[in-house]
Amino acid sequence: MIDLKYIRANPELIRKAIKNKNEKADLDALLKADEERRSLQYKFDNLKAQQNTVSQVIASKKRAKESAADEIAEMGEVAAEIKSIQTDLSKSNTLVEALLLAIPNIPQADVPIGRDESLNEVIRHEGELPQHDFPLKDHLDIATINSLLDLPRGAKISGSGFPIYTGFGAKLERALINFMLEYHIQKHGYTELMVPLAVNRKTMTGTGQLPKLEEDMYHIDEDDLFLIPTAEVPVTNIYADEVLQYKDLPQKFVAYTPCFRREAGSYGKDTRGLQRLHQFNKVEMVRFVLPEDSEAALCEMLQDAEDILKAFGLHYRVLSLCTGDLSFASQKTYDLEVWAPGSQKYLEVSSVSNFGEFQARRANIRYKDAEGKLRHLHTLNGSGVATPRLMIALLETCQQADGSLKLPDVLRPWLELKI
RNA sequence: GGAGAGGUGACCGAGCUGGCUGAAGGUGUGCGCCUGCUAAGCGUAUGUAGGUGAAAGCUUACCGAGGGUUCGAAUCCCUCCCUCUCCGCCA
Repeated sequence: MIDLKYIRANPELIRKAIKNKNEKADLDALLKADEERRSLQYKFDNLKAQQNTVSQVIASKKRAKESAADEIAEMGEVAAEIKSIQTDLSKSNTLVEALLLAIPNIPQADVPIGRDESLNEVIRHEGELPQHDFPLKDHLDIATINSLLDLPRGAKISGSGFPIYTGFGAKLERALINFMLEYHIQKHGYTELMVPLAVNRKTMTGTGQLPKLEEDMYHIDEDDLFLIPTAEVPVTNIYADEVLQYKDLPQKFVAYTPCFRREAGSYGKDTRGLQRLHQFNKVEMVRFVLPEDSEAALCEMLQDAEDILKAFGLHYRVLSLCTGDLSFASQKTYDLEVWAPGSQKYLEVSSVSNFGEFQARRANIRYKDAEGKLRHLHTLNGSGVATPRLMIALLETCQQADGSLKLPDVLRPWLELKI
């Protein structure tokens, strides 16, 4: 969340950010509620101060075995007034909190302004465009020829969007996950975490999925738990309500998890094969850094994600998301889109974002700086990368005329493990 | 799921027959002093958040969370959460 003092001091800046991000947070309501809250707080403080003072008097009289009946009678009225103001105050606090949680992060100055993804800025292309001298199949045809997937049965047991990987398909999926994990661990210095896949409401609020995206998530009513839409949520929240030492920063974590998304509102869009799923696998990187280091960390993490695509020899492009396509919590995001030659389109496989102190404020993650002052650290995360579209690009890029596959050599050790 | 025990400041740990406790004592840490080394000793300081103020300061809240009783609650009552031990059930 944004510092309320900052919002008070820079309302127009916030208003612009909300507009550029196509959010519908009610800034005016927030400012008004904040003012009301402060005025109630002022009244409350004064009455409390009076009560505290007189309580001292009552206490000392009682100790001296004197009567304090007058004071107690007088305080009866004050107590009633305090109680009533306290009710209003706590309502007011709840309201301010709710409105504040709906204010999105402010895009960084170098983020292109635009209303939707069509205005994202293509920064560069990387990797060779694959050359094939035969008609290309798309990933679903290739998967069928090689018996890699069983989507109908996945749909039968769960619903569409819940894939079954079969035989070599399952092994390949597992190989991709393990390769990426080890790559980030060994070459990029991340520490691996295995984390809960169901998290509570507070955790979902900490990273910014709640309150906005409740409809997009699977919810377990019985325990009020949500299935994670990304490992970002549990990993970033590991330090919620904690204070780290500045010497302990930066910290870099990588986690593989399945991700669950209801994809409400996107039915019928890009649904063929593995393009859009309710459950998919992803290797996610998360960093906790000093505020002054977050911009450099963002570039580094982008490289970390790109290294995976390069290792597979895939063609891809790097986008800087425009304000309208930026997520609620992000202040700057790069997307990686990999080329799927059979489908003839670029597919998003990674999103690398700097959240500044936005998430750290929500989740209350702080660090003690060299002077011993408490400050909010900065958080970042990036997919490194999501498997389904990576699989699409690999299958379509590595296909041969007969539909068989010639996969990158780097995957060999992972596919030929012997026991 | 059942029965007990417990959740206090960076940490350990008192208080829990309501008022003098933002919280003893200890450890740790900062600063100063003392001591010809290491160690020890002495003094002093050391929470977070909100409001107000140029600042010093003043003030409010916070002893797991939320309610309640009371003029007044870390202390009494209720609900919930979490941890530990034992039992049950089950990967």
